[in-house]
Amino acid sequence: MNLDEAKKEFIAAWGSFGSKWGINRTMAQIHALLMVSHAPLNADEVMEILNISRGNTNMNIRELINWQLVDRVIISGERKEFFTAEKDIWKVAKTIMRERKRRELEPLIEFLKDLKVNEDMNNEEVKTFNETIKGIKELSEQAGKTIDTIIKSDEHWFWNAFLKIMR
Amino acid sequence: MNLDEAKKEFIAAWGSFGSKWGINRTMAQIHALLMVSHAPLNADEVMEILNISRGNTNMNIRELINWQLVDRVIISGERKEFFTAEKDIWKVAKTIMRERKRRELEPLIEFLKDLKVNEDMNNEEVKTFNETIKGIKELSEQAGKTIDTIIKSDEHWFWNAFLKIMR
DNA sequence: TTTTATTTTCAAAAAAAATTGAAAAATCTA
DNA sequence: TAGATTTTTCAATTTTTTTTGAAAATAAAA
Repeated sequence: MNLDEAKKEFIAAWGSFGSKWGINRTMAQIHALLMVSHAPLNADEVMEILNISRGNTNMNIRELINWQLVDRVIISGERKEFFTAEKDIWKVAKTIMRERKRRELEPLIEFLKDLKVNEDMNNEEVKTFNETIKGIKELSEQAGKTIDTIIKSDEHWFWNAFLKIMR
Repeated sequence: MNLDEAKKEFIAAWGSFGSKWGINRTMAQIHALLMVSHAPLNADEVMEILNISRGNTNMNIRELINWQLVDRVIISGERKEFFTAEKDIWKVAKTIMRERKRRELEPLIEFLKDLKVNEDMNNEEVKTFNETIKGIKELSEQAGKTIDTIIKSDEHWFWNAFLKIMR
């Protein structure tokens, strides 16, 4: 397989994988393209390579910047803005975990904190409900803490320690 | 807050949370409804409570059964089929991890195994590309192993061990 | 300042995903 | 077996999400 074919396949696969996890296919594809691009690309190049419109390109790149998965790069002498993505997949994974935690897990936990039935506390059904919600809240909190720990950790240290307890 | 209000809010929140993770909102809502239902429900009850059509109900319940998140229950004397969902959220989480691994992570790993540039192996760009892909493959494999370990583990044992290494 | 290049916005269009509902198939009962 | 009930299927419709592209805004150059 040559480089261009491989890049193309990877971009398609990353787009498809991302969309199964609630990430807009085009956004995932732009991310993939920048991950496998040697040099920073500008919006025109992204448009051209992925065959998408200027508006679409602009919106999705901005969203990737919000997610801290893509950075703007200033290239001296160039008028246009250029973009790059982190290539170290471990850093990428940590960023995604951090952002999903902040955007989705934390709001869920806040919501669950306020979700309690105070009437009929002796009723069996009410008890079960409150326990189910509590369980979800606690698991979510635990997941959040785990993510924090992973984010702080060094890759090799983390996996080595993890494997050690798992033996 | 009373039980019915709380259930309603939980169902809506679970639906919204699920849809951010690529799970059909209705499927997540049916799952939520069954998680907080004291007794098993039949399709008519689910339709009625969530205000959805028979076809939609049927398809999404079947999908939840595929995901092993919902079980068919036979109630003697009843002609209709009834459905329940596991209420232990830890078991639910493990099931979701196992299924997503099988459906999404494993196919990705298989794909990445075949994705290698064999031409121009000395070219710097080719080297970087192969390394990026290798990194993603290895991280995915590691994630898969971690999921396997979590699935096999007992909840408390797992978190205790985890916390220990994280001190 | 005016002109030119570039980026951003967003209403409208297109595409994708979810939902309906009625007919067909399957299952149960007598 | 025939009739009644329940479940499943799927073409058509609706809803949601994504994408487009041209106009507006912004930024740089002349």
